[in-house]
Amino acid sequence: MNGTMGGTKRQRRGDTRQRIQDVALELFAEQGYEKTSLREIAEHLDVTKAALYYHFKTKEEILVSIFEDLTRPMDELIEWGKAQPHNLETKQEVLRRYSEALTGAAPLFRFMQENQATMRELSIGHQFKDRMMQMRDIIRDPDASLTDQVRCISALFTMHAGMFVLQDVESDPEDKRKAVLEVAVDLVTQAHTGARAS
Amino acid sequence: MNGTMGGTKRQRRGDTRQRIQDVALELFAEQGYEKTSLREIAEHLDVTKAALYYHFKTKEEILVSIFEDLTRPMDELIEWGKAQPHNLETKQEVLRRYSEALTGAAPLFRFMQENQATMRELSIGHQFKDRMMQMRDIIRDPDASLTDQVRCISALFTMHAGMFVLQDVESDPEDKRKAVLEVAVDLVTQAHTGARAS
Amino acid sequence: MNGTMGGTKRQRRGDTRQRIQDVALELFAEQGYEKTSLREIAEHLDVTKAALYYHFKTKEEILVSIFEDLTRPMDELIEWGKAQPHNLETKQEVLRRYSEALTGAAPLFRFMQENQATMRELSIGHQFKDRMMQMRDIIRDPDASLTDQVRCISALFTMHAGMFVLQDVESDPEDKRKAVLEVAVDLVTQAHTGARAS
Amino acid sequence: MNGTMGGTKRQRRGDTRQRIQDVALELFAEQGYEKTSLREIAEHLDVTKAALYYHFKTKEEILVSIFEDLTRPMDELIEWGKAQPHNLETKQEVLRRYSEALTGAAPLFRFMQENQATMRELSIGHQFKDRMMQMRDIIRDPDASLTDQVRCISALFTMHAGMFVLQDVESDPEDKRKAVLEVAVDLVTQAHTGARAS
DNA sequence: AATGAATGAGGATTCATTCAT
DNA sequence: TATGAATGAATCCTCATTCAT
Repeated sequence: MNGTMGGTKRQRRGDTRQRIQDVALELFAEQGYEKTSLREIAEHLDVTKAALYYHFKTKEEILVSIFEDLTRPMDELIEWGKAQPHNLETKQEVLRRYSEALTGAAPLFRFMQENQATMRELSIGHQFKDRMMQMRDIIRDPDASLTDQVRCISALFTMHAGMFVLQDVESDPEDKRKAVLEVAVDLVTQAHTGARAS
Repeated sequence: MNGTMGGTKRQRRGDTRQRIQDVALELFAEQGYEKTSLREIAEHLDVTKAALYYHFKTKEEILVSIFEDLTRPMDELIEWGKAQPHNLETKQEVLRRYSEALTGAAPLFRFMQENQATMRELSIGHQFKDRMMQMRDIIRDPDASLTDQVRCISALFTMHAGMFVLQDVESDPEDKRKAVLEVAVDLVTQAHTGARAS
Repeated sequence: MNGTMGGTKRQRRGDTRQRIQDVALELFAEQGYEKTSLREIAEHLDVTKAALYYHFKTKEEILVSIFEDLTRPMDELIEWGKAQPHNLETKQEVLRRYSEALTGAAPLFRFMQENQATMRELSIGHQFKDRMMQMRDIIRDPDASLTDQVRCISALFTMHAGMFVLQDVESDPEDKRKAVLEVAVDLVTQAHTGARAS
Repeated sequence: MNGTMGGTKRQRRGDTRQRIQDVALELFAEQGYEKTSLREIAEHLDVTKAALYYHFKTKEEILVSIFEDLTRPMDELIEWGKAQPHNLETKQEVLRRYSEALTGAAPLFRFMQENQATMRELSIGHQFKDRMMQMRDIIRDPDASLTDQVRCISALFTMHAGMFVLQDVESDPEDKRKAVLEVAVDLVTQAHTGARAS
């Protein structure tokens, strides 16, 4: 019943590892990590479950590998942000760059957004939380008013959530991204010039 | 594991249903819906799994019942909001009331925030999405600029996320709530007086 | 939700036991003994499972009680048949009476016909098999040819199966019964006058 | 219970699927479908329940696969019978061939005979009923008297039941088979030359 | 005459994982 | 570079039965 595979295979070669990551991320984002079984992933790829274990040691490792590949731009951004002076321009530029980084890794961020409970229990959960904290510390001023700190954090959240929440508003995706970015920049700007706000 | 039950039983009666809901929500919020097994819930309550099935037909029904009990205030708020004129004062008042409603159902909202992927596949997922859409339509103006619409949606998200994200910022919870509310009200106010912003 | 029972109850009295038997037989015949749960029976009667246990000690006892009530005519027939001379007339008369007895207990026989595997494991299985053997010994002649013995047994089986197998043949039930009886009587008659048949 | 596996393992290879079918049919026929658990089947084979699921998607699929494998001769017989002229010789020959087909699949037919209630609720129930109807339509004449139609159906039933009912009559199985066949052929012959019977 | 609450045993099914080939 | 076959542990859920009230 298998063994002949009448022709629909072919054209792949050493790209299986990559294909596993692609399909896995797609399914993880769509259904959640726990609800997505290795059987399902394997079936989508037309290979056996055991084949997945040739490429990855565990289910979690699949997710970790995706995470590592896709969050590198974010790491570099943080690195860069820390090296800059902590002024408003830097913060604005960080948000701008972050907006682009998010666009490139949208499905992964959608996954993380929607599977926070799962993330918390996985090793990458901590990694990610750390990164978020570092981002926050670049953006916010720990001596500012509570309100202004909320503004900064809200800016980050707005960007994360922004991509998915405007789903049913019909507009050009690029326009949406810009609108989201504008609101985030505004929030940070207000926080910076703030104080008198309260 | 049984046989000893160190004395803390007794004195309950018709409260089992309620106790199931309490423990379930706690665990669902902590570990996620899928990762929380009925065995675990039962053990926390010192009853058998089968006892859960006396009170609820399925695992999902436990969640649904919690949801129905805890989101009633939100329903009433939406009802009220729709009946008011669509002006800035109304919107601000809705946010104020919403902030209080959220405080009362914090664990449930934390659960929903962190288990969106799961929610999407559950019957209440749709219910909740509907409610959020209605909230959004009370808050935003569909003819406003994209940016201002983002502001409104961001206001809602800020309130949802706000309570959990300030976790490691040491402050009085009530102060945090007020800070979050203030930022949300600001966003909506800017969106309302906005236009020139774009 | 219960406790008020808005009026659809009433008009029963001490007949619950009987009603349990009726509903149980109906469901047993329709779905089989194993697939019919006490919950289902209770729901059909609008009582609790526990109520069934007031009237019967076990699930099996419900079936046994039905069986005992409905097979009394058959017992009496066997008693009578044994006391008669073992000639053709007796056999024919036994079949005639048996046909009527079957009509009165049709659902039970349908149940037994379709749940033989279950019956075998239940206490009444043996009882029933005994009775069938006695019937067989009234009808057949142990010294007759194998073929003639098959004729007699076939006569009995024809009567058992007859009622249900003609389901999709459209005819008056009483006509069917007579046709079935006629074939059975023929078979026994042939067996009796037989020998030369082979 | 594991750990020793007294030596009788090994030497199997691709035959597990077949062995599952064999054991399953044996147990289904002996105890009924519902009363036979997958645990039981697995234990008889000295494998885990999960192993069964490698070979079959569900419990029902095990039964279906047995059914499909064992009823093929019957299908072919129906095919053949339909293509022949509808005369007495054909009918007799069909019965003769049917008798042999039944012998080859005796345990399955015993199972079906004794688990009709279960069969009705399973997908194969319909399939089988269809086949029986086709057999009936080859054997009987729809314009004959009701009595003669009963004779034909009785012929089929006699063959089905025949094998199991003569259990306690001590004789060579092949002799029994012939006796049963003879009675069935007789019934059909009478039905054919019948008319004057009514 | 019946209920509400619970239990213990067991059901089918799914999962991540392993390993010899 | 993969597969075929299997496992062990866990899942949700259902059942017959019990008992205090």
